[in-house]
Amino acid sequence: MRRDVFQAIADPTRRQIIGLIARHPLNLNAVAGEFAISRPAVSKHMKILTECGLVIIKKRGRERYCEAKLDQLNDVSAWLEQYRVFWEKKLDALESYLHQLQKTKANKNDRKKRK
Amino acid sequence: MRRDVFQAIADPTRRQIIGLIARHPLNLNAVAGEFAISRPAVSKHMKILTECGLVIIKKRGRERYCEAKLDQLNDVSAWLEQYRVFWEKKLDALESYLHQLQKTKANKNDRKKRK
DNA sequence: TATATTTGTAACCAATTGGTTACCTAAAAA
DNA sequence: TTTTTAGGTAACCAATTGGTTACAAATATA
Repeated sequence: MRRDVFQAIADPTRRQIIGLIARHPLNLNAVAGEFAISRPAVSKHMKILTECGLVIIKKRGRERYCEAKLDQLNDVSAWLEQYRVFWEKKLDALESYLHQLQKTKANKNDRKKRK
Repeated sequence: MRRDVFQAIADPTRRQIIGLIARHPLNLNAVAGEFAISRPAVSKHMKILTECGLVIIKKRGRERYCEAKLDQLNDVSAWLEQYRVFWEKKLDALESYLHQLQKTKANKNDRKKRK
């Protein structure tokens, strides 16, 4: 099943798993130990993460090390970027308003001084 | 219900809806006209989008204009940013490898010339 | 005023999701 | 060799999701 990375990161547990293994790979039990849910539940989440390519599993003896491979997050980033202007426009407007306010204040002070 | 923006953008139809109204607000029928699904289905998607604050509805007469308000996408962006180094590391490595290759080539050429 | 248009929403349905317990296999340790 | 330990997976379950049709309400138009 070709999984969707948007759907993969929709679940908060899966985002936590990513956070957990991003820096250092962990074996499945170690990951499961960090959550209140059962090991098979974590195993299912991990399967979804591997199916969309965000995690790769490396076998070492009887252990499976889960390693984050976050390249796919670039898809999400690219989707977001096309909208950044829309959500930052408002901040820009606020910024220029504050800037304007600053100038007005400066003018007032100038006039005071000139008086 | 306090909706999660990650979950809101997990659905491809909702991402399309966002794309559709990001530049210009549209009334609900106009949005529904762009999809093969029924109007109530679109209405449900729109409800999820408004519940997480990505869309606001403005009533004008009997019409409801759906307007994108994408500030919440910043949450997703912020979550992504903390991992950017991990997924760009590999590209950097590739880049420096290519750069190295380029230099090696140059050396070879130099040696050829010097011969 | 009568009719058409825009929308909300209830009731329903099938598929998916996120979880469980139970059981199996393979590898490591005693 | 026997016993732990790590992990996969099947079978099941309740809640959620994404869709439908049918109907009601409010506003515009003829």
